[in-house]
Amino acid sequence: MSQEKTVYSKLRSMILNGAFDAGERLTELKVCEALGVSRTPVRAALLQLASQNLVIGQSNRGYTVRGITVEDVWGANVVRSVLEGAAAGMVAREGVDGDVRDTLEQSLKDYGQLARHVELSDDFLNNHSAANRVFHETIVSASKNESLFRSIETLAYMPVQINRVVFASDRDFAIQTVQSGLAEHQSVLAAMLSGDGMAAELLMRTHSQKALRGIEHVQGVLGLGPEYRQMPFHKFIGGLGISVVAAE
Amino acid sequence: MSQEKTVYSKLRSMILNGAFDAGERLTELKVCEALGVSRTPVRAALLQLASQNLVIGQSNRGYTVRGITVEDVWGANVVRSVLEGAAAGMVAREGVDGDVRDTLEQSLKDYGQLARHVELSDDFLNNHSAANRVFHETIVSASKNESLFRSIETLAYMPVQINRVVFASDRDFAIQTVQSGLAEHQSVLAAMLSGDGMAAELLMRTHSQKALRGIEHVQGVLGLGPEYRQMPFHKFIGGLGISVVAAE
DNA sequence: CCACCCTCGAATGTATACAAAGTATTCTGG
DNA sequence: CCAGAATACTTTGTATACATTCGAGGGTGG
Repeated sequence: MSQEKTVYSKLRSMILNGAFDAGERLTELKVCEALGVSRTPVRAALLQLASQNLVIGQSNRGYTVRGITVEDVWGANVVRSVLEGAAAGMVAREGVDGDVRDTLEQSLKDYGQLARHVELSDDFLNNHSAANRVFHETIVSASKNESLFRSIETLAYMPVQINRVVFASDRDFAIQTVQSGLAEHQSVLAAMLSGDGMAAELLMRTHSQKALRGIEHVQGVLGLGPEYRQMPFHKFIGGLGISVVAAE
Repeated sequence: MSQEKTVYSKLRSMILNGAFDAGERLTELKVCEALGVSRTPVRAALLQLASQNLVIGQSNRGYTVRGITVEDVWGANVVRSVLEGAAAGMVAREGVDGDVRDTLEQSLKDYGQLARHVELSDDFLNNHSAANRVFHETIVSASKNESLFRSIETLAYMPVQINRVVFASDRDFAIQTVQSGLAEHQSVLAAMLSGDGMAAELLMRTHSQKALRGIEHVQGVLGLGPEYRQMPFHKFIGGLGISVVAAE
């Protein structure tokens, strides 16, 4: 599960970046040759990718690659926002533990520091990403619902973290997103602390959906028509000169 | 992926029914001996089970079985209700297609027929289960969100369909559940047809959460104290003399 | 007596050979 | 020339042998 992860990881990256056509038959041998390993680790990788819906497996007939469109990424983000909203609502209703509150407030401080001078350096993007992740993951964990946690984690197998990509395309958009993000985090936390589950859920959901704005923004930058949602995601992102690097 | 599914299926069933202790180390060889097959299909099965969170895998250190508690099943149902609610809301906002509407109305008719005379026969339970499934799955499919669909599907790897089990324990409970279920399906559909996304979401979520009532009902029947949520689920269900048989 | 290191063992990771299943091609009969 | 069946080939499913890695246990030196 570790060294094989390299195989898995490479294959995954290849698929996400369009090394194979959508719907293309993916024989084990083809992958073996492409990666220079035997069938055993390839089979394991394909099984995992199938559980993430990146390839589609049929009994005794191997796998085909499932092309990821912009709409797929959009849809995954919608689901994520629904789940994160639910998590916030649950935490609000059950009450916020002291240490959870501390962690969230600390992440707000970090986030606030960053919001003061937005850069597009790798350092900044990493720090921003980290502070943002702490906030979101802390809330999900605090819901103490393993299925909820896992569902969101599984979604991350899709390329859901697109802000980082989008930021690179437009500094003003980055500044605006970071600053409004801070305000939204604050209002989510306030709602959770006041025990208002409904408000916390809606605020968190709305905030989470901001990722969709990033997609629309890229559409605008690239001047794409309304049919862009059917585009392969890697081509969409490729328009910015960036390749797809998803979590895990 | 087909014949190996037998291995997967057997192992899965064994785990859900408590053939192994929670936290027990599950070496490949042990499973090989138990099922009489070689390590290759066992590895595949374990990989899939790990993606379903039924076993926990660590790099180079094999797997341990993750005991499923009542709380786990509870939590999975909470997530399912959130997702199904979101699906209903999305469908309501985007408008209900004609064929979707037809399918839903037909399922309501079928459901209505069943609600008139509730039995506990296998036939009845199968029919009820089917009509119910059509309603829920049609809505989720109609949302046209692959991630949403897959997320719910993945949750089904947990034993989420508990009504069938619960019905067997109490005829009055079954009657009441079926009849209120019909009314709830009707109001969900009405909200969707009127385009009221918020109402549809809340009604569907509330309806979906009725599964949780089933769990509480079993608790009552068995006379368990509040600590029952930490019980292994198979023991909980075993109190009714029934073994765990989950979807797929 | 304790701490550190070394060695041994058990279990996973990988490669390959063989079996089974499915698909495509070809050959034969009408 | 076409239809159907048999055969050959491609590809997945399974079994097993070998390599690697991690952990446990014992032994040695301080």
